[in-house]
Amino acid sequence: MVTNVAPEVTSQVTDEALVQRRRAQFVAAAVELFSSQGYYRTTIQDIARKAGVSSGLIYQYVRDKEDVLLLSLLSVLDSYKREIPRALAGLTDPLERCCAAIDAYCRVVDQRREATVLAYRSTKSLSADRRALIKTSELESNELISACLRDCMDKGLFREVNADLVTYQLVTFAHTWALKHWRLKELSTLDEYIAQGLEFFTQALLTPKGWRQYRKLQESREAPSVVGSKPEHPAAE
Amino acid sequence: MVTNVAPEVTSQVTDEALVQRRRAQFVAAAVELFSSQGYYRTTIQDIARKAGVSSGLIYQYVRDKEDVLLLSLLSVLDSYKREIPRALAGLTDPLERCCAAIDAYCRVVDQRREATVLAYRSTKSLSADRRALIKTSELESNELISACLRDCMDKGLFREVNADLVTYQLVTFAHTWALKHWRLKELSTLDEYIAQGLEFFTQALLTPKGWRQYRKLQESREAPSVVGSKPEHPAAE
Amino acid sequence: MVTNVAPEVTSQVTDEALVQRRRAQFVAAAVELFSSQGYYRTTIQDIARKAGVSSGLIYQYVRDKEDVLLLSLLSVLDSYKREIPRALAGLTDPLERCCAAIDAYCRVVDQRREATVLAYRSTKSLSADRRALIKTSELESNELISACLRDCMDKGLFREVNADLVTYQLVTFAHTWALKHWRLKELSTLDEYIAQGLEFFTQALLTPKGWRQYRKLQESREAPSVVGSKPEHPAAE
Amino acid sequence: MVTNVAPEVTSQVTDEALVQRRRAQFVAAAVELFSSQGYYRTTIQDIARKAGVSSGLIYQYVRDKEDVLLLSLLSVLDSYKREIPRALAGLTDPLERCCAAIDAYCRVVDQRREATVLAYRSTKSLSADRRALIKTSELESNELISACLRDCMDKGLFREVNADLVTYQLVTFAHTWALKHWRLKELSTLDEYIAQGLEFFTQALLTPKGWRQYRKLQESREAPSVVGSKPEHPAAE
DNA sequence: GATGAATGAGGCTTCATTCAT
DNA sequence: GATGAATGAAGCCTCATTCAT
Repeated sequence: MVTNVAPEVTSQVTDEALVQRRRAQFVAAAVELFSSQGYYRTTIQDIARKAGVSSGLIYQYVRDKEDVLLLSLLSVLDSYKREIPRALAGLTDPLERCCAAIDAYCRVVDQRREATVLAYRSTKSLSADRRALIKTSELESNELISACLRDCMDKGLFREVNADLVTYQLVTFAHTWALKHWRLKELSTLDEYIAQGLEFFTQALLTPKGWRQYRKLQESREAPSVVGSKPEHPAAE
Repeated sequence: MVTNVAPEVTSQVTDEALVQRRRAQFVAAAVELFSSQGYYRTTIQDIARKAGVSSGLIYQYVRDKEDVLLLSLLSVLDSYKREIPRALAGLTDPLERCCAAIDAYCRVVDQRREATVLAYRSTKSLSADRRALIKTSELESNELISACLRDCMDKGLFREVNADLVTYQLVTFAHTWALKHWRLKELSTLDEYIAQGLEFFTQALLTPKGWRQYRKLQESREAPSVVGSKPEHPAAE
Repeated sequence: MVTNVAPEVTSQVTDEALVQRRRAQFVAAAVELFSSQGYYRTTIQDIARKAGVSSGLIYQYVRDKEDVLLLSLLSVLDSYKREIPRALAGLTDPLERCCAAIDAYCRVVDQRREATVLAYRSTKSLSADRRALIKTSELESNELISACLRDCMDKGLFREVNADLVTYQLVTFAHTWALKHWRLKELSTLDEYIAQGLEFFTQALLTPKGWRQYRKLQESREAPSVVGSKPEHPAAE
Repeated sequence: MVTNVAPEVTSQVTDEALVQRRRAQFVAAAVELFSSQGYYRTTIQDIARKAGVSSGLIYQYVRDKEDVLLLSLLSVLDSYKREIPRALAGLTDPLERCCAAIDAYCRVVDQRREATVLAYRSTKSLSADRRALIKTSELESNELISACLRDCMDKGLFREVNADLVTYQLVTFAHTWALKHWRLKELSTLDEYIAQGLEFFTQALLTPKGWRQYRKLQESREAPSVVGSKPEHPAAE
């Protein structure tokens, strides 16, 4: 789990590789603790203990506790930015890419459920300038989604909608799996949640041309996990 | 602004009316401060000062600081539960009620944007038993939405979908206006946001029968603000 | 021991009389500890313990540890400003007043020897703005001395010299009793030190007219403690 | 700038020349930092950085941080002991030597103003045994002054006074230029300060015989900078 | 000899909570 | 019922010192 280099967070230690390693170590411990206990209930000592180092050492690599939070949040956002492209690798069909992106987003969120909640809880605990870094990173990963959307619109598969707004709807859909997991897990499995969501979004966005393409995709796959199961109501006729 | 009585929060003061008044006073101050500075950065002294009372007094009405948070969060959720029925009052058409509910939800969230964010930030700061109260309250206000959804499905206006899951999508859509306001406000106005959302959801949910009813509603109103503007792509054929 | 009110040091507590009392209490403990162990080696806990209060209480009356130092130093300078006028009360003869002022200064320094050293050690530990308060206070007490000097010059008893420079020589002479006490106490008693100093300064400053007046003063007193013993070398002529 | 060898401060390094060089290097950095920020605010890391070495290296040449302070203070006192004899070199007239010593002292102090203040601030931060070394060194440099004084007394140029006490007055006079420089620099230049002081001290100490010698000295020099300008009131008679 | 990463004790400061008035 | 001064536990952060390389 590589922590992204935040050039804004300066370290006393010069060895760049060591900085990377140590920060990843601290962030791993911090994300876990912040996620389960919250930022304010987690002490630097807790993090140090869990990371197996002394508390003083952390301060060789960050300026203050808030820096640890910043790095932690960036690492979460980073995992989004890393996983989505991975899921799209090799896929060329716009519609398939779009569905795969959403599917991937939901699955990363599921894997880092607690961390996703952390981002919602704690971003406002950052100072304005650090929060700005988070916002930038968020916009970057949103861009991965909205690019897929735009591609589908350009190809006439999706209606012309405000891609940025819809992106937020998609992103929020993924996040909600984490944010409301306490309830959603009683209502469906992750696969069902994704399937239901994809169906919902396609229903809302596909053009007639899009629908044709969509049905073709469904047929051509035996393991329709990415695109989701066949919609219960195959068409709005 | 009346704070809901949380019977679980006990007070040393016996005069019930006074308890109500005092708590409302504290909670008003607390919500404002928690919203702007966060729960942990806000001190009991801050709240007392803003409420114009002594810090000791607060402890006559709550057990501890977390109780103040609980009351604050409940008061936010309460405003949802109060506003939605108000918006539905007098409306009988299922589709109209559904749209009105969503519209109302978005508008309460807009009015209490910071407080909505607070709920996401701070619910996990509560102990499990207190958090349960929040969850119950959340489910209750969700029920207001899902009832509308079910009604539309029962009447054949909406496809048969998992109402609870879709409810979360609708609720989250409203919350997102607050959670991502820093970005959304650059992309659209509140009215546009609602209109776009309603269009999106109707697109995803309406049956052919529902579409006919929907168009009728649109025509019958000069100020179609609640139901939103006509969809750009009037039909999914 | 009344602490001077430093309006720059603000307190959380509103009761002015209480603020006075508490600060005096803390400052008394602090001066003693700072004097013996130094500012940095003294902890707030030390001061609280010696003052018989909790450490938190101190922070209701000062902003930070440096504030305690500021109040402590001001209290020392204040004792100078209080004692010199007291020693001059009732005296009218310019020469007598001048000698009495020096004598008094030396005796306050002797009584608060450690505190005087503290002022030299720790003034630079203050931030620039707080140090400015100390400088102002120092100039005020210097003024008490230089006024006496000027009076003597105006009356033709002292040569025309730069009163401010000579004042520093006098003031430093007094302070030196504290600063170099480790050595001076082996060389002379306080009385001898004062006598020797007065002789030295008069020798350096008296005009012939001043000399006549000086001798008259000597004769007219049986207990020549203030003006010091007769100079060993009664005249330079 | 050679640091005096303090045999009490032991080093892990055996090469004596290297020890000398390294210590001088550390002390140069330390004096500067201690002077500007104070002893406690200066870290070993600061010193190492300024000296261009690693922090660990310092501990090969001193036992602890206090040792660095000791060496620093000794180096300051040393510069006094080095400069005064240099100023006296070649001078034989007792009065001239005395004035030259004072003049030199004031000028060293002026050159190392911050360091002089440091000595006053930080000597008490040393442990008793280390402080004793400082006191010894101080007495040694005082001896350079008092020897001049005694010589003048022996030759009948100065009145018979307690040479040690007067020495402290002279030494303090020089130090005051540093200690109160914030104010004195507004009142006079260094040259004026010295001139005024010399005039003051001669006025206080010269015998009639001394006066004759003093005037002769004044006349015999075109650049009377050392002895100072002619006194305004050339005689007390 | 030199480096600098690592340790961990210690101090300032905050703040929830209590309680005498 | 209300006040607000007082308590003291707890946490962030610093920095002298060590030690493996």
